[in-house]
Amino acid sequence: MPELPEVETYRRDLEPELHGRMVRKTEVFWPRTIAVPAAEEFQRRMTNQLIDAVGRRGKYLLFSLAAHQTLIVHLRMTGELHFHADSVPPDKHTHVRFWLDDNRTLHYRDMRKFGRMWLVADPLEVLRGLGPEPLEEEFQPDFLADRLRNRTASIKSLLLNQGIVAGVGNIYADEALFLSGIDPRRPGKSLSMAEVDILFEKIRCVLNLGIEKCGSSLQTYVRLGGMRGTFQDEHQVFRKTGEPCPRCGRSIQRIVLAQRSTHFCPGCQK
DNA sequence: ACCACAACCTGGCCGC
DNA sequence: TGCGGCCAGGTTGTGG
Repeated sequence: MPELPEVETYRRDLEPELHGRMVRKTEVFWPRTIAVPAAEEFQRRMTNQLIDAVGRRGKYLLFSLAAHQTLIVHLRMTGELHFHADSVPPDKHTHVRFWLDDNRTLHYRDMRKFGRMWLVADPLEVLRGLGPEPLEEEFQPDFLADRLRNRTASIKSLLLNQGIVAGVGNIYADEALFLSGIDPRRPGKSLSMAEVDILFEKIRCVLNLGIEKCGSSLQTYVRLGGMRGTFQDEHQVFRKTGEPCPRCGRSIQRIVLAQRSTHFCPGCQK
């Protein structure tokens, strides 16, 4: 579930809590959560580790540790992080528990168990292949146009491709395409430069607004401590099937593209 | 290189 | 109540 704005919200909430904290001990209850290294070695190496900073790249959270190690966490569909007192036991969906040096624990919960963690010396080992950060200077309209050139896949599926631009997921792809007035089924290569310029602008616009609203809390996403984001209140088309388009009044349609629900207005999006 | 699709998991909801 | 089917915000691996 969490896309760039949801992960950035976690980063902002976690950073002041974890900056300078020590991880005393780590327990893994569902070994497949740990992608690298093996769960046993992960537990061993995640002992007495000082956290320097909490960063983000695309939908990945990066915990910079002293001693040139980085703990990378991807929440995938249903991952959550929550602080608890030491005395609170892990529930059935808690797969990793970090014991901190302030009588608190950080629990990683994940109902669907898709989320993964890596402990690596070089983050590029995991992050290589990601496209540019959409809110940074490195992301430019010309770059986007270049990546869409010659692509026959739908623009919707290309926006979900993390190698083209990092951090856009199903919600923000649908919203950006609606605001751009572009039909999600269009082949990437069919977009004019003027349309790419608009799409570039709208991607940044919806992501910034999503961050401002602390993400979209529909069924499962909650922030640290169980707080909800509010960007779902700003959605124009996402999961609005059958409702009137806020711009032209025609009924919002739901189709499937790249195996994902796609919502759009057949009147406004050409 | 690119594209489509199954697989990974659990739970909620809907119709019968 | 129970069962089958569908749905869910993401990524990977496989085959064409």
